[in-house]
Amino acid sequence: MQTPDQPYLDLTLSLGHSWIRLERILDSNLSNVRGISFGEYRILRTLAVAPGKKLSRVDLAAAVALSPSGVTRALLPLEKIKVVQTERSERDARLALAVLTPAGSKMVKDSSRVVEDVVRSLVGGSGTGKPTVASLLKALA
Amino acid sequence: MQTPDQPYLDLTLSLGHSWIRLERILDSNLSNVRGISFGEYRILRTLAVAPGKKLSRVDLAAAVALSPSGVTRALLPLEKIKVVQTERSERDARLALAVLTPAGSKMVKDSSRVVEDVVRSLVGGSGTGKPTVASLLKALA
DNA sequence: GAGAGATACTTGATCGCGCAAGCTTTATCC
DNA sequence: GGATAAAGCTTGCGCGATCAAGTATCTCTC
Repeated sequence: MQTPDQPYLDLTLSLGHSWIRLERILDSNLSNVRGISFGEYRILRTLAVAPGKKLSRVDLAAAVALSPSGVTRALLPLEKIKVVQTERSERDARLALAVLTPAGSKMVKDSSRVVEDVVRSLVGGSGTGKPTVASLLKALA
Repeated sequence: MQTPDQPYLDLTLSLGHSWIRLERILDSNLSNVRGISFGEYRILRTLAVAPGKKLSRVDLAAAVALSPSGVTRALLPLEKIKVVQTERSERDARLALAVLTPAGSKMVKDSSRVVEDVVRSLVGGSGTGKPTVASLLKALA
């Protein structure tokens, strides 16, 4: 009776707690080492794996689970740092394509190493097992 | 060579993506049905399971992975809705205890049901298996 | 028991982000 | 082909959350 038996609730709460902590850790590491936030990294990484390394605002928004206006604003500082560049489409004048620059590609490559290293060290340097969500969450509990 | 073999990176990105989506879903459901955000629910729920249903600002902040100032500001609207109440400690005049009111306890109980139901339906109503993080994440992929 | 440092909290400035509204361009339908 | 709807993007407004700084209280040391 004292435990209300709501398994999905418990799962959700611990998942959220773990994620919030992980995001903070990644954010501070990334911004110290590379000068971008984790959210910005997610955007750049999404562009990096897109065909032609370019994506429209709405497609980018959907891919990173952000609103279109959020993407518009997030791209501004990234353009200022020259890792992203906006290019208008000739087929459709409404589209504003965000294109990853060569500097942006390098940024993604370097930042990916940072994220990988941080998370691996969090889980525990030892190769105790294959990387799974469960092991990651356990390390963050 | 095309896949750089960064297992923790992939894990982290998909985890983040899933969580962001889940949080949005819970947020809108909770605010429609109960009038509070998921972040506010997390605060109330933390108080609900605390001894005496009361916690200091800093303890609360640590428990929900928020900054102390974030907690201070988050409590204002909750006090206005009378689900939380601030009580000064007699032992230590610095402490401002956040106390869950009876109305707050009911709020937690009702909101917990909402979260449980939403997540369960996301995973798939059928009792296909026991609730695990993996199944939850798969449903959100 | 007095002063230095730690701790709890709040406030000010700022940022990121969502929603709603508005503008431009494209698609659809008669 | 012209009107109406839809899609893409940006901007105004507001909220939530952070950090830094400030105040009040407590603790520890001598």
